[in-house]
Amino acid sequence: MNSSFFHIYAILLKEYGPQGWWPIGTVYRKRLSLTNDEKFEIIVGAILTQNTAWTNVEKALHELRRNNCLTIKALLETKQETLAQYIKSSGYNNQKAERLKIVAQFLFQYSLEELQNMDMKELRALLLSVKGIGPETADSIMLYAFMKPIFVIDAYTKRIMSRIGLCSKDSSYDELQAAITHNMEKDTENYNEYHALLVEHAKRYCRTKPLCEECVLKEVCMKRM
DNA sequence: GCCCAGGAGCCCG
DNA sequence: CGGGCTCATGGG
Repeated sequence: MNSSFFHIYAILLKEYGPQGWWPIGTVYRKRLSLTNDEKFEIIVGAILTQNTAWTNVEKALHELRRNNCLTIKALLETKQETLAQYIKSSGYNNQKAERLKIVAQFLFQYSLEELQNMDMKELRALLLSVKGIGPETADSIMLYAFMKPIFVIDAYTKRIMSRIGLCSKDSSYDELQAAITHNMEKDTENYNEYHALLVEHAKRYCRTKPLCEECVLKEVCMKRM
């Protein structure tokens, strides 16, 4: 039975099609990198979406833009309490307002160009040193903003992979990431798509209460009933 | 009303 | 090093 990570990817891609995530689905064909504005917005989005549905994040991003707060300068100059009001819809708004201020300072210190040109290990370590940026947020920023070939692990990824039997329930973030990465070609566009497909699959079928009967992965899943 | 969202920091053994 | 707690709003 071929239940490698790439095989799972192929099944999901065939079933759901390209997800066109974050953002600008065709960027890979049109351009080599994003604009600074796009990168910055992705970084803000990565903070706001921590443990939060994206629909709630969109409202918060919209409010930030409406109040001209979607720039590094504006985040630095606007009071934290004010930002907290703007991003209220994304939840944890006080925490996230503080994190936006910290990230803005970080982006003031290190320019987007400087970060873009770092090698992956250096960039990841630097991002992780920022309070409020953990492993998933760091990897999301690297993958979606800086287009580095790094695989983002999230709760969905771990749920699906552990149910299938490709990792154990208590495997760490880095372990699962290494396992997937070592079994797939390092390719930014594929990593981007794969992560989006896992999210889609988890929402539709591999939920907390899984819908195993109709799941397209049931043939390769250990947890099939 | 309950459950869950594209987590991370902190504290504690 | 790993488990438990906290942070908070909106949609199903």
